Amino acid sequence: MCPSRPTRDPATPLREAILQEARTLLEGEGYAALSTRRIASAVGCTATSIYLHFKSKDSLIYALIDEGFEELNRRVVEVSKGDGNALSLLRDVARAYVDFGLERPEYYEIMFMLRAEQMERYPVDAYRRARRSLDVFAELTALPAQEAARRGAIVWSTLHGLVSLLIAQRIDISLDREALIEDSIHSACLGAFAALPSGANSA
Amino acid sequence: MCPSRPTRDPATPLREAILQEARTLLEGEGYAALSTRRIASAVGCTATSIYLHFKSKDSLIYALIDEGFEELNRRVVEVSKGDGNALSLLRDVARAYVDFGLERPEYYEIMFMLRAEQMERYPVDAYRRARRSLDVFAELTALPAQEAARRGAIVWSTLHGLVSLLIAQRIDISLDREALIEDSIHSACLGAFAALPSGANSA
DNA sequence: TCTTACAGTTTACGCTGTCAACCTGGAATG
DNA sequence: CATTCCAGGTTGACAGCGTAAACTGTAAGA
Repeated sequence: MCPSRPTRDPATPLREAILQEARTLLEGEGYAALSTRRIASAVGCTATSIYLHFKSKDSLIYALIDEGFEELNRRVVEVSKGDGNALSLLRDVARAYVDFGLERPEYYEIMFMLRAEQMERYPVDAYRRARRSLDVFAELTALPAQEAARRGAIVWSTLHGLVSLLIAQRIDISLDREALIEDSIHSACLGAFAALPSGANSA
Repeated sequence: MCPSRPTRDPATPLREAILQEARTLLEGEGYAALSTRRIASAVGCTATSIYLHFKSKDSLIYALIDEGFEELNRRVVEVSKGDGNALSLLRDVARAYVDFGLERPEYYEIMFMLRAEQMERYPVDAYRRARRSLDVFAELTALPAQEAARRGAIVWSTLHGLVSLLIAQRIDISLDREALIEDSIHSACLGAFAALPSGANSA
């Protein structure tokens, strides 16, 4: 009548149940709480059952990363379709990027803040598709490919620095957070359009 | 004559030997390789002996973090004493910061890229002292305290974004690395001195 | 009915940080 | 000299981790 193990809903297939529980655990308790055994016990299966549906724990994480990139891409691409000049569009896109990071810090963490050795098994094509949002930064500069790529990288790294330090709570809390974000975005856009040293080389 | 366990040099006290081995392991194989048992076996003691000299594994890491900040502070402060106007000084300091990160990526990682929950036990006063280099960014703007703090944070986060993405190897390798660094530093300095939106508020 | 394949479980291995209990050599004290 | 004490180590254990191998029950097909 009352089995000791929590039984799972047999209606949803196990793979989806595992993903769902991983999402909940990630958002509720962060990446550090994501262990195969915790997911399994919450789902109502054993830890090794996860390996019937995912090659490894990492590939389960990658599924979550993909979901994160999907949302980020959706947000960024949507904003990039708005009207306005390139500068104001870039500013809006930058804001969308920062907002995503601050609203979904756990996703941002696994997408951008995990160590390289854990990422190197991430499939190359998936990674390229995933970084779609970052290409938008480059495209909005409307520069020749190589120059645009560098400008895009500058914008991205500027925003990433801000977001990652805010998420890690390393920024002095006495600072006006909103003003800092506004100024950082503005500074990032300057980095996209202002004259920069290496610009002379690639003219 | 030949004990099975590798014996350690009794001349150097155990605490120093542990720290030395931790340094070697960190620089040689990265943070992920730093386990108490690996350190212990390399030193020639048991894993639990580490706890006679360090409260926890974290506090051993903190000792390494302190060493890292000491070197970073030394580099930054030295450069900041050079001559030149504020802009060129800031550029040199920024370069020193980036160079430290790229030359000592393993140290940079434990100093700035570890998750918050592992850092929260880091003593507050030590943290304040450790961030000395970051204050230099603010001071070089020669602005009123609050405005300077925000500008300093912008410079820092811009450089941190660049360094952390380069270390994590997330920047497209086809980009001209040196040009990217130069442009990022230039952009960071723009963020320190250019007119920014929130500047109107604090005038 | 027998076979096969799927979808789980059980068990186990080697790794992690850390705690409690034990031991041991040498110095201080009676 | 004998005894006690203690700093500085060791041993053994615990709970947790990712994951590989072997096993089990069940359902479909021949």
